[in-house]
Amino acid sequence: MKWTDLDDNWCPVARTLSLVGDRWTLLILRDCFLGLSRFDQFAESTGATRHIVSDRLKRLVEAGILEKLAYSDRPKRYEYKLTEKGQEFAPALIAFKDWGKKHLPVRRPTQA
Amino acid sequence: MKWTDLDDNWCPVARTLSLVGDRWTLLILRDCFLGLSRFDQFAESTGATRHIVSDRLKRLVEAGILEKLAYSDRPKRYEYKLTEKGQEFAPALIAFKDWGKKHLPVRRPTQA
DNA sequence: TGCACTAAGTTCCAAATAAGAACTTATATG
DNA sequence: CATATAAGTTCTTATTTGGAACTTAGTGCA
Repeated sequence: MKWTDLDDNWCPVARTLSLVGDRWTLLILRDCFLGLSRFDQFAESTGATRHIVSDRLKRLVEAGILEKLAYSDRPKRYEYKLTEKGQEFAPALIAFKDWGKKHLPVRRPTQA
Repeated sequence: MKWTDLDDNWCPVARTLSLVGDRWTLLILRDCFLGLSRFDQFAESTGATRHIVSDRLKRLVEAGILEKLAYSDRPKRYEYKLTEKGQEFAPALIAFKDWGKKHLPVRRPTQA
């Protein structure tokens, strides 16, 4: 079974996962909450390939979680912002953060 | 970059995702909270292939989120139960559930 | 005895997805 | 003109997944 087939599952958790149940998608959302909004920022911050960033942003916009806004007309440049629907995803990310802080302490510090 | 490389990321959300940031893993956890505990139950309930169920259960046990317990000795039969660490993941699933209920209503009822 | 059945996996191959790097497009800047 | 920037796209190769069949160890009839 493919994961997008979960979109009309009886379970609201499954339906949510069919949209955002993938690590890169959730990392991009985290970045949005941290104030990032541009393609290159997402690519660098998450470590996902540009291909993936492109695909995930497209899905998130289609789902109404992010909106794509032009911040420059010449040259055309876009940024991505959380919609209200997206903002309301905060509790889930906070729950992930709390769980990670408590149960997954960093062993090796990231190379500064 | 591979997602398991996120395990020592500075961000606790990323570290959490390196472990459970995948749709089937989260669906299996949902099932555990719903009281399911056996291999075949997970496979049927989530719709994931047995291959995936096997892999994800292994990871979850290694991570200390589930524990594998024998419920029968002859023949050897096992079940999977949430550890305390796993139990504490509840808030994240509840956040997913709430968001899904609010923002992703079911269109077509699942064939009863 | 032997045949079917169950639970918990494993194995196999084809198909889908992801990684990584290079390329494109439109414009601005020196 | 040459270089730089932002936001993607394209390409090839590698990894992961899907789906079905097979395995293992034991139980329960008939």
